[in-house]
Amino acid sequence: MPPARRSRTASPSPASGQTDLPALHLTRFLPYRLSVLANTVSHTLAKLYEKRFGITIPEWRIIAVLGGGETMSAGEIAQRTAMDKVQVSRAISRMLDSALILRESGDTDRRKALLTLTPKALAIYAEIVPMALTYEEEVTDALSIDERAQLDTLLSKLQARADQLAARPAPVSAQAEQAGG
Amino acid sequence: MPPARRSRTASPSPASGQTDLPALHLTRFLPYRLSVLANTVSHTLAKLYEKRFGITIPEWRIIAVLGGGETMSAGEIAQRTAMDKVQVSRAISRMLDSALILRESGDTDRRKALLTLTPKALAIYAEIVPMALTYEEEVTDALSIDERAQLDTLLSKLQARADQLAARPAPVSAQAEQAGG
DNA sequence: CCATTTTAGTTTCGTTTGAAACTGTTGCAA
DNA sequence: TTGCAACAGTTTCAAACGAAACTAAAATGG
Repeated sequence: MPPARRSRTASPSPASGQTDLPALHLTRFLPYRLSVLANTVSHTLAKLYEKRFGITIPEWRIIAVLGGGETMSAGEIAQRTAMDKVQVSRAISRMLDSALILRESGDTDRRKALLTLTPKALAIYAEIVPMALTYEEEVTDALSIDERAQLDTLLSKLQARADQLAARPAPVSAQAEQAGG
Repeated sequence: MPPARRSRTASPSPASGQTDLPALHLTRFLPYRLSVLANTVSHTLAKLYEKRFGITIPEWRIIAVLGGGETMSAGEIAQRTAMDKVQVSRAISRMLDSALILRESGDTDRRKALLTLTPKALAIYAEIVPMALTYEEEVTDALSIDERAQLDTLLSKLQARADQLAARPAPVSAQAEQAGG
């Protein structure tokens, strides 16, 4: 039997008499750390947006991509915001109710609705963008200039890899893995 | 009027005749990037856990912290997993149903329930930890050794700062900010 | 052309979530 | 003691979510 791969934190075998497994400390586990950090950040921002403008994160994202005054379809918004079409559809419906968005049916293709921000939403955009950037700067103030560049690189590489792995169809079972070498 | 702070991507003023605002490109906005990355990773893992063991991420986290065979209260689990007590309570209730956890009322303090994994859950732990670590390695394989160390540092610093900012009580209004300088 | 498939977006249904209210228990203080 | 605040955990309720089914319009192709 090949020696078990033993990633970091070689904690001695636990109190109970189990075989020694590779230990997993949640606080050092990348998916956990990413999740907690992203949650902390998103939650803080969400409260800010909600308190000041009464909008949610999905709504903010839509405002962000339409903020230049551009017009686009729901599908295009979904792509640009990395939200799925259901989420976008619902956010748009809320925004129609609160008069943040204008929808007109496309002329050439009547399936696609052309979406534009109303002046009210553009006003929110003008106010929210500095707020968002300020928050971002406050967070990244924890880093040196070099570190910010590193962060950019790392996030890009990780996202690319994560996308790759997510696209992988059958997440090879442990058995198959073992058998296959 | 003082020159507007112009963070990166000096996109020329938009087609419409608006005053030039600092532009915000979602794909370069840290909170957005973190959120998308964490989602991609979590979602991939969640599918893995669900498919193979029928457990959710909250359940996995509880298994992770109790996996050494330790016993602790729900509150302690909440702290260690960064979940709130409601989430923990619900996960535990599911795990009781599926016989993954054992609950006995504390002797000295009958409010605190002592929670321990059942052998069934320990078996899952033994199988899931290598899977989780493998996935983590597959993701971090996108990085050099140096970069992995950087990532560790960056995540720690960002989390610390994000926690600080989240704790800040009144998120200074734009007006106040402006007035104050 | 008409029938079929694909695309855009919405709706539905069951589940999950988060905040706040609630239950039961302990600690503290008059 | 008893009365009250703090604590541990659960429940409730309304909003949010994801997957799958659905509607409508456009593209395909016999």
